[in-house]
Amino acid sequence: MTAQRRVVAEVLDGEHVHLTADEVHARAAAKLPEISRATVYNTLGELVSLGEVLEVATDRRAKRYDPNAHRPHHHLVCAGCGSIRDVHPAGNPLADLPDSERFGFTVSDVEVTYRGLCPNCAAKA
Amino acid sequence: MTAQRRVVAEVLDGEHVHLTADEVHARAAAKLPEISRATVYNTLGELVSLGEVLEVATDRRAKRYDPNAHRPHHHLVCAGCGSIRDVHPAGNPLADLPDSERFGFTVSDVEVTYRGLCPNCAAKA
DNA sequence: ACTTGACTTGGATTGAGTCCAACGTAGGAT
DNA sequence: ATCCTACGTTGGACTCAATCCAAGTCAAGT
Ligand SMILES: [Mn+2]
Ligand SMILES: [Mn+2]
Ligand SMILES: [Zn+2]
Ligand SMILES: [Zn+2]
Repeated sequence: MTAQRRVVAEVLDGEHVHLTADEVHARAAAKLPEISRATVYNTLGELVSLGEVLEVATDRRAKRYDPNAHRPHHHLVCAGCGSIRDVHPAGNPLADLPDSERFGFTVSDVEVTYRGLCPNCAAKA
Repeated sequence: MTAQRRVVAEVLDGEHVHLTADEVHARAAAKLPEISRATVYNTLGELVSLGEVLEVATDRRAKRYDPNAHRPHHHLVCAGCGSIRDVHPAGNPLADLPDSERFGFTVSDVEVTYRGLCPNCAAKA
């Protein structure tokens, strides 16, 4: 556990945010100015493979890192500004996929992404 | 309607494939060797905004272009090799998102991505 | 003190996609 | 028939996120 890893973990701690690697780097650098982008990427990658943080890739923009790995949830994404909210829809989409639609795959996970415009972007449009 | 647009449309015609822009370019260039990547991107972009073709972005790799825009469907993606199958799950995930989970967003679309291993990759693992 | 190994760094590199100025060409105007 | 114009195409430069890598730093163990 180095100082660099600690500040990255601190940045992601607590609130349900969905930060890009650059945003994590900016916030980490506020506490530890000499931290490099490479280290932020390395540390985020480790947290992801430990299952502590989820990667959310909603489009061709930067991936977002989600510390809310404990409770399963899905995402509502604004097509305008890219902002993300956690959502907990009813229903179980895994159960909605019949065997006849699985083609012999071992289906382990399902990801549901709602898209639309946030109030802010809807007002501008 | 130019020769370039026609070959791009032909490449996407018919089968339920999910080709990357580069794959479309390669197949188009087999029929019209001087076609440029820029024109393939331009034409794909036009087909997408006409609603004739869907963009599918399952990860940080290249977007895939899906000519099966007529019947709504979702995707089953192999985590091993990246191959994609069309699936038609039961249920309506849009209806599963209550107003209290919409945060004032104008929700227009939902995308469901099942992940797992195809029979081939499961055998290897 | 010396060695070892793990971690960090900044810069180079990659990959997908976009941008843009120059070019070619088909159709219409004169 | 010639000229003009608008549109489509081209290739290369460029962007942006992410990864790679060789060199540097540091702490622990001997
Ligand atoms: Mn989340
Ligand atoms: Mn499809
Ligand atoms: Zn927005
Ligand atoms: Zn596979």
